[in-house]
Amino acid sequence: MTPSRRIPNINTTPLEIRPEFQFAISVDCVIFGYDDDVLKVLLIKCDLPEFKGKWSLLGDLLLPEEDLDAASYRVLRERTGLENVFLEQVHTFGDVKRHPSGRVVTTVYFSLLNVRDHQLKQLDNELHWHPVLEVTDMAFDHKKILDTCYKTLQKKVQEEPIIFNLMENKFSLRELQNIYEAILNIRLDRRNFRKKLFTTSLLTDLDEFEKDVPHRPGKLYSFNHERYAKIRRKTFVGIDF
Amino acid sequence: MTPSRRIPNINTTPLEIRPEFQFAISVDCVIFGYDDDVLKVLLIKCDLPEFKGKWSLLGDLLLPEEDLDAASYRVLRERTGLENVFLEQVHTFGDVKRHPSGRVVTTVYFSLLNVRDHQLKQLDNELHWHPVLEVTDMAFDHKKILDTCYKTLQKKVQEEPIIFNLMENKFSLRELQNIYEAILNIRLDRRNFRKKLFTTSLLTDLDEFEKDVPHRPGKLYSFNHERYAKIRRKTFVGIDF
DNA sequence: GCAAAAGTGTTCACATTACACCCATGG
DNA sequence: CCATGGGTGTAATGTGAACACTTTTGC
Repeated sequence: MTPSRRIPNINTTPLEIRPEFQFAISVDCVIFGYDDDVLKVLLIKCDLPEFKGKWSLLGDLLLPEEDLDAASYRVLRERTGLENVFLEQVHTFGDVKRHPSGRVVTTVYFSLLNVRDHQLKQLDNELHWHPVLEVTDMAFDHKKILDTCYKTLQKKVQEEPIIFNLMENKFSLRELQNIYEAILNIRLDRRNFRKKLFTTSLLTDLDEFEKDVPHRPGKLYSFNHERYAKIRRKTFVGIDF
Repeated sequence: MTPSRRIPNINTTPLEIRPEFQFAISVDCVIFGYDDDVLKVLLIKCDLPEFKGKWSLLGDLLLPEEDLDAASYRVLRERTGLENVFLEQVHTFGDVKRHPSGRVVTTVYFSLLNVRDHQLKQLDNELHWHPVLEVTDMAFDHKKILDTCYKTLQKKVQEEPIIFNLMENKFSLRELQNIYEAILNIRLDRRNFRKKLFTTSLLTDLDEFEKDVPHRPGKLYSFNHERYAKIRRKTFVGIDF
C-alpha cells in the first residue's frame, strides 16, 4: 500500500552505500561428473562445528575486484585444476539464516566436466565424488541447492547438447545413452535413441571402434560442435505445458 | 594450476567475514504487462548524473534482515501496490563495474501482472510502461538485463501457463492468442492455436461472450488452475536440440 | 449490406513409440 | 560355443502445419 511516489532508490538516486547494507557474497559450484555408470557430484568435507563431517559444495567468497562469473571460474580452477569447462549460473540463494557464520548470499553455478580429465588433479582427500542420487544430508542449504541444480541439469540436457561435456571426445552410442539414462533416471529404447541422435546429424562417425570390450565393439563418434553452431535453433516455437 | 589441498573456504572453515569482502546487493524487478496489444515493461526515470534521463528497472538494496526473495516482493509491492503477483528469480548480475556508485551485485526477478489491476496505484509520474520492443538504451546494464528477462519470458510462456498472469480472469481466445503473438513476436495460425489450447483442457468455457465489440463477440474462457495443478507434467522427456 | 472477427475440419508430412532378430567380439 | 552388447527396420500412432469458407455482430 505504499504509494510509489519518489521512493529513494539505488537505481534512481545517487546513494551512499553504508556498511550495514553490505553483505558477504559467495559462489558455489555444483560440479557434475559421470563415472562408473553413475552421475556424480564433487563435494568437500565441511569443518564448521555446526555441520561437522557433512558434505558441502565447493565455494568461496567473492573478491572485491572480481566479477561474479570470474569468481565461479576461480573456484572451479582452484578445486579441479581445469580451465575451459562448462559452467553456468543457476540461481542465487539469499535467505537470511542460510549460513551460520553470518549473512552470506550465494550465487550457484553448475559445471559439467569429464571425470577423467580431473582425476590427475584430485589430490585433496577431503574432496570426493558422490553419486547424486545417494546424497542425502549436506551442510547449509546445500541439499536444496543440489536438488535445484540437478533438476536444471535434467531439463537442460534435453534442450541443449551439453551432455558431451561429461564425456570423452570419442564415445560409443551406448555410453551416450547410459549418461542420458543416468541423468534422467529413466530407461530409453536403444533403437529409437540411436535413430534420434543420428537425425540430429551432430555426431561425426569416426570409423573407429571400442577396444578391449568383452563383446562386439561399438563404433565411436564425436560431437560436431561446428555443425551445431551453424544449425542451432535461434527460436523455438511450440506451446506445450 | 593451484593445488586443491586445504584451501580455506567459506563452506569448510569458520571464517570471519571482513568488511572488505562485503558488498551491496540489490534486487531489480523486470515487470511485464500487456496493454494496447503490446508487451510492456514498467520502468522508472533515473536521476544519477551518469545516466541522467535514462530509464531503469525498479530495484532497491537488500535490507540486513531480509530474505532475497522478500526484497523482490517488497520492491514490487512498493512500486505497484500489488501483492500475490507472479514473481520469479531470473539471474544475478555481478560485474565489478556495473554500478557507478560502487560495487553492487544485483539479483533480477521478473514479474507478470495485469496492467488493469495496477493502474489505480500508478501515481508516480516517473514510472512508465514501455513497449518492450521499443526500449533501446537504459541506465546501468539494464538493457542487457531486460533482454535476458525477455528471452526467459519467451521461453517460459511456452513451457508453463504463466501467460494468464498478464490477463483478466475472463478472456477470449483472440486475446490469448494476441498476447502469445506479442510476446513471441510471431504470428500464429488461428485454427491451430485454438485446437492446441482446447486439447490442454485447461480452459473453462464460461458460456459468456465479449460485449461492445464491433464484430461477432467471442466466447469467454478462464484458466483452470485447479486442473493444471492436478495434471501438470512432473517430468518431461524428449531430447530435442 | 458491409466490415470485422468468430468459429470450424481435413489433409499431409513428420516424429515418436513399440517391438525382435542376427552379428561381432572376447573369453 | 557362449555371453554380451552392437546394429538394424517397420508399422501404428500422434503431432504440427497449412489452408478457406460460413456465421454473427455493430454500424
